[in-house]
Amino acid sequence: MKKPLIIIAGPTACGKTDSAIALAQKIGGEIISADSMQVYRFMDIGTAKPTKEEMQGIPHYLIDELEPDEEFNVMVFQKKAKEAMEIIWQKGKIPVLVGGTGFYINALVYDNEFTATQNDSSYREELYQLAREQGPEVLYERLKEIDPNYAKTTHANNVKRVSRALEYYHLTGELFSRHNEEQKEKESPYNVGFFILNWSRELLYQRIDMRVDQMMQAGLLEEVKWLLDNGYGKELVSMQGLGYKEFMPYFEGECTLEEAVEQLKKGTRHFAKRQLTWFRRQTQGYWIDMTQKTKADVLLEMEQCLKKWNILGE
RNA sequence: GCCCAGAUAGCUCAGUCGGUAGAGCAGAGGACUGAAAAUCCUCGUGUCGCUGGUUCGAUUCCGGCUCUGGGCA
Repeated sequence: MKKPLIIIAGPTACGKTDSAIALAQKIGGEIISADSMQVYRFMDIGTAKPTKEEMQGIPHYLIDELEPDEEFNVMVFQKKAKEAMEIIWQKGKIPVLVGGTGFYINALVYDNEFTATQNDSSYREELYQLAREQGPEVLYERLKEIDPNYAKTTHANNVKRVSRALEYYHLTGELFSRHNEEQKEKESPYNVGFFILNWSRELLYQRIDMRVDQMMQAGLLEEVKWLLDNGYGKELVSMQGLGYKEFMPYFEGECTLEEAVEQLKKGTRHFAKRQLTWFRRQTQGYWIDMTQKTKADVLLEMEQCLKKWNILGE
């Protein structure tokens, strides 16, 4: 019998956090965050991290686990999330994975394998250097010779993806395209109940704009400044998150505060759009349109689905 | 009241030496399997302000009108 795993995904600002906590309370769940930014301490307002009060006593995993200058990636996420799932099952509870990072969610749900080799960034740096000096086509040409199939599906300008494919071959001697194909065929080892929350596009964008304004009122600017003052610079991956990177030009005197806030709203809208593309194409979840529903409606709908799918057990 | 400059895609503007037009941004769609809140790709028909005139043909030239800036009184 596969063990249960509930997922609540959706674009940013769609109400995942609230819904997940309510559901966890109702069915005896504990929450694992699938969010690439909420793992970082001190980054609270900009990541829309739930507060202690909002958590309602429900244990949350993968929140506040790392310093802003520590490395976080799919592999780290996957390892920590799997550990958290074990703990939750042992307590007789159900893990509720909630977040907007689709890539991470898939990695956990399908238990994808990532090469266990050492992360040797020197080769990657070498490739980047090459791309900078001679243009991205140089890397792409190299990829076409090594792994033409992967080259076909990736654009030459996407230096990150092209480099990763070359790095994969460099480290393992195997083709990245073949590895990806294998991973795509995997079935989930868990009994998965996958929800995707959404709103009409117009309303979603309104919610995003509103939330950014609320973040500003809650002191987002001070939070960013505090991070910078404490040595967390803009080169960190964490500081390239939405709500942080947009204020760098402001602090460097290159734009006004209003412009920075506008950039943040715009960037967040673009992000939500990308998330939706991912969920539409890369997952098969049960979509819940929140536009005309109350929180209670949504909770009830999720419960009914879980019963129907036989995920809650007896 | 007079003079000047504008009026072109949701916004900012370019352009057509007369043959019905194109960029950036916004918006939409897509990719992604060790950076993913990252990285990357694709998509532009709109009474060219209104109205007469010249012309085979006007958004483009000419006249009038309306509106918006700026200036002079």
